[in-house]
Amino acid sequence: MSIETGYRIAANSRQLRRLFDERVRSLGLTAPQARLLLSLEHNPNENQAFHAEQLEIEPITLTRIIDRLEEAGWLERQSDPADRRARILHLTDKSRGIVTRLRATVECLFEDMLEGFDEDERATFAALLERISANLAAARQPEAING
Amino acid sequence: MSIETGYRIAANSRQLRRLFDERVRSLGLTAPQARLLLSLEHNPNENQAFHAEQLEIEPITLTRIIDRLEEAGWLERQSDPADRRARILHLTDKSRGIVTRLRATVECLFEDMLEGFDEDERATFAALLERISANLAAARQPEAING
DNA sequence: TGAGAATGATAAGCCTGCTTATTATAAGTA
DNA sequence: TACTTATAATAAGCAGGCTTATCATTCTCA
Repeated sequence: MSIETGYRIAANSRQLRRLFDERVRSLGLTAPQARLLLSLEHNPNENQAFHAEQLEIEPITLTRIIDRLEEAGWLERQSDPADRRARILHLTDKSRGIVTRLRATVECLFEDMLEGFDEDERATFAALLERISANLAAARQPEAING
Repeated sequence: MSIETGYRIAANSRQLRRLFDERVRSLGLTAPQARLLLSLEHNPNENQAFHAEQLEIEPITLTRIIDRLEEAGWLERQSDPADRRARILHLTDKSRGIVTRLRATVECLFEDMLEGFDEDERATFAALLERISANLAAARQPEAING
């Protein structure tokens, strides 16, 4: 049972990623770019390290996403007066309009994904995911617990 | 509710991908390489197009994964006598040993993921995933249905 | 205070994913 | 049979994911 379920969750992940890619592309963005802009709206005045953590990607990966977005005028890097190593990320006038549409796109996507699920089913599913998340976290570097 | 659930499933996907990456790396393989070798074991005597479909990646993406695996001696391309365009993929003696360990790794991974789930919960989860999969498929190019 | 550790950002280099385009071959059809 | 369409594999080029390494700055604490 777990094998089939494992393959199914992996296949679902690919489906979701593809659909997200398709939809945000119509806004002229890639999926990671869209994720970053949403993080910027939700977490203003934070530095790159914060957003990398938020998006669960490595800082160097974020650096290059930012390079392209800044180049295209979607965001700005500003020096942090309190820490000369850090750069604070800001949305621009150009991007503020898109972010609203982006948020709507994501909400619609997740709504489509869960179409036909009543509140009980959503709660059940969320609870199962929560347990899986805990299992996956425990499975990574289990020796660190006793370290 | 659907927003939180959407973010949670996306986060779970990243967790699962990372853990899979980590574990197959200890066998000297990348995740897509491992997926291909498992597909080869399960589907012998099939051409590249078949495996690309199986893995849900584009043929050109598969081409380069194969290039590296063939270079390293993990698999072989053989001309299909029935279709001179096609190449049939085969495991090698070198890879047959690894594939067994690979299968065990994947089974262990999925077992860890679902630790503490009884059969009812696994079935419930699988059924919910199935419905989500159908929703995601329906959400892609919905106009094709009436086309 | 001053040495060492930790942190923020980036560079180089690899692998995977995509789109678009090309070539060779096969299959369908007038 | 000849023309057209479809299919199998690959190439070019870009974006994003990673590891490892580097540099500057900040923090810790003896």
